[in-house]
Amino acid sequence: MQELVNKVLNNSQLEPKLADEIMTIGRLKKVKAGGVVISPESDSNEMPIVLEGLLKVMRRDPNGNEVFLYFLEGGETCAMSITCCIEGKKKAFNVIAEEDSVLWMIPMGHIDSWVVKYPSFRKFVFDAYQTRFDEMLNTIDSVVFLKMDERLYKYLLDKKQASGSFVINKTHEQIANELNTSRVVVSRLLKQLEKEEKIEQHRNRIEIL
Amino acid sequence: MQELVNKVLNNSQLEPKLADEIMTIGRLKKVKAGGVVISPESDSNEMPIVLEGLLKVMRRDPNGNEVFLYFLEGGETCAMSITCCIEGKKKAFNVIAEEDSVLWMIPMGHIDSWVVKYPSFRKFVFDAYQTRFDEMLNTIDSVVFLKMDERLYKYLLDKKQASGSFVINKTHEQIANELNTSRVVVSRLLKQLEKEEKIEQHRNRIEIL
DNA sequence: GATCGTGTGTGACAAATGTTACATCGGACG
DNA sequence: CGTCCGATGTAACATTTGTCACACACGATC
Repeated sequence: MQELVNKVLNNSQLEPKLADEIMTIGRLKKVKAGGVVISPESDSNEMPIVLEGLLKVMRRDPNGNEVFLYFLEGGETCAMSITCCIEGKKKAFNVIAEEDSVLWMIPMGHIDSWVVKYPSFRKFVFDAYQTRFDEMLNTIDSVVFLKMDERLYKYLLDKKQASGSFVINKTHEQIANELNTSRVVVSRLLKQLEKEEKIEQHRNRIEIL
Repeated sequence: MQELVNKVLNNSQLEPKLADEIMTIGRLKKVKAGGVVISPESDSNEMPIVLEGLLKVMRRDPNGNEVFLYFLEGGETCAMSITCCIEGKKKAFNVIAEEDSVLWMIPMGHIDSWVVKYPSFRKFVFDAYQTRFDEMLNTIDSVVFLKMDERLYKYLLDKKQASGSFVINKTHEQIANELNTSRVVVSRLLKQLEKEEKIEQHRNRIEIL
């Protein structure tokens, strides 16, 4: 376990001293696929770093509609958690475990002092922001510039990329929720993608070709 | 002019010493309405703070389509510039003067050391990130959850809010570009809004009621 | 193997949005 | 005043997306 943390921290190029601190101060958290890591209701004051697995960040509107925003992969952290915690604001998003995942939770209290002390941590934080902005812009691109069929296909490819697997275990209904459309539409478009031989469909499972 | 800078910096609650530094190191820049402040091509290494006026941030896709993301008002800065400059990455957005504006341009070289030295600057930067994330989420909400008529009306209200004026001097074509739709659609929906007595239309000008 | 719940396929239709074409209007300018 | 150009209005139609209804398929369980 310690090795896992170390490995991730090393990959992030954090100074050994900082890695030590993070190691000492943080705590391990395991989440099963589908489990909630962060929700608007929870006011945890911890910043999660993904050690293993995959998280997904979703936006939910007041009427209960949802959209998928982006994934958080190994070594990444949730930039929005940082700002929210610092500002003490309510989170405006949900973070859900897309796969069984292992997280390292760091109490926010130390962020400020680490930013001051460790150049590598500043870089880590700014990198996180940069990446998240990119992902958000990417999401906006999909939603604004693409038609639903392209958006769906892009979603499948992203998921493949993030999970490292050609197989996607989701129902049409679940996918429809993440794209904020209806199940029927997803079925229709998936059928189309199948005809174009871009995917293969099975029950509860889609294979990217 | 110095007073203007000072006023804005004070409103941002920056320490006097930092305000001094910013004052000394920055430079004034004036942009006329419609002028480009940041574009993917420009690789300026400066972070703009809005002293007066209004900037708008637009996303452009490879095909030349655009969408409006959010406004930058007095006292605000472009968080994405910060990360981009730090990472030396190409900007993925355009910043355009929505009105004649006055900016204070700060070379990025100092950011890192200020983050270390000044708590108030850390707060300033994190605030900027927080606000931008909120704006982005807001944009995503509009685009994903709203129909075009609602989105258009929200756009008009946002613009009114940001400019502080009930009058919007834009053509239907310009609005269509910012919402990434067609002129005809905008005309249609604006007519509708007029019937609902939410707006009044004139040539090149819309009044919010 | 019969039953049941959930997931998927599909037709028919409705609503929203995009497109094309053309008419009209208003202001600028000669 | 007449001309011209860009801005707006509008009809007709195409495409995309959403909705409803229902059939069918698959796997689990008894």
